[in-house]
Amino acid sequence: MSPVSLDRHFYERNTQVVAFELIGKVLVFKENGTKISGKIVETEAYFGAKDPASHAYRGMTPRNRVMFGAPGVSYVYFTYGNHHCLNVVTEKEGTAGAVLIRALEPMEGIELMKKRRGKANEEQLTNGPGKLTQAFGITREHSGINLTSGSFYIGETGDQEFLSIQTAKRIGISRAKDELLRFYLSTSDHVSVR
DNA sequence: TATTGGATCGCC
DNA sequence: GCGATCCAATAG
Repeated sequence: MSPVSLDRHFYERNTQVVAFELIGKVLVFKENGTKISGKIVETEAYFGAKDPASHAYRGMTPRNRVMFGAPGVSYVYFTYGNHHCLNVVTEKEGTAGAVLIRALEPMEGIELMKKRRGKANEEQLTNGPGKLTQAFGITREHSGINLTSGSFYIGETGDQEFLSIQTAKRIGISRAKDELLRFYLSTSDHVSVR
């Protein structure tokens, strides 16, 4: 059974709250009749004008435009000449904010993920922001898509499980390093860095 | 137009 | 620990 997608109101809140609550939700991506999905186990919050580590810190540019737009929309960017990173836009329209999806636990489409990643070990398929976009086949073409409906969305698992969520410093940034805006499922073997 | 550094990854 | 690799943003 497919999970029910989270609605706009879920994302139209404080970015930090959304980042925390996205832990345990399911990312679903259907393309060409193939369904790929995974449970979100690690996120980071990025604000706008008040966050020096955010792409939106210095205002709107062609790249970060969607961060200022409607909540619940994807923001995908390309970095380090090799990697794509997937975010979901937060806050009310006009206010910049996004949650970076950093790691997943693969659920469906594992064989395709292994093929794309060139890895046999399931734990290494989606345990990093660049790895999960490679495994899912997500690129800049998938930026600006509404994730509250359609074939690319985030939903509830339906499971009533207790989640032990840890808070930590964000990874791979040079400014605002000490902000505790990273969240991860402490019981997961699929988190990017321990 | 040129330069710089990056919300990463994988190999050394 | 470090190089790959390309693009966006900023400076000149």
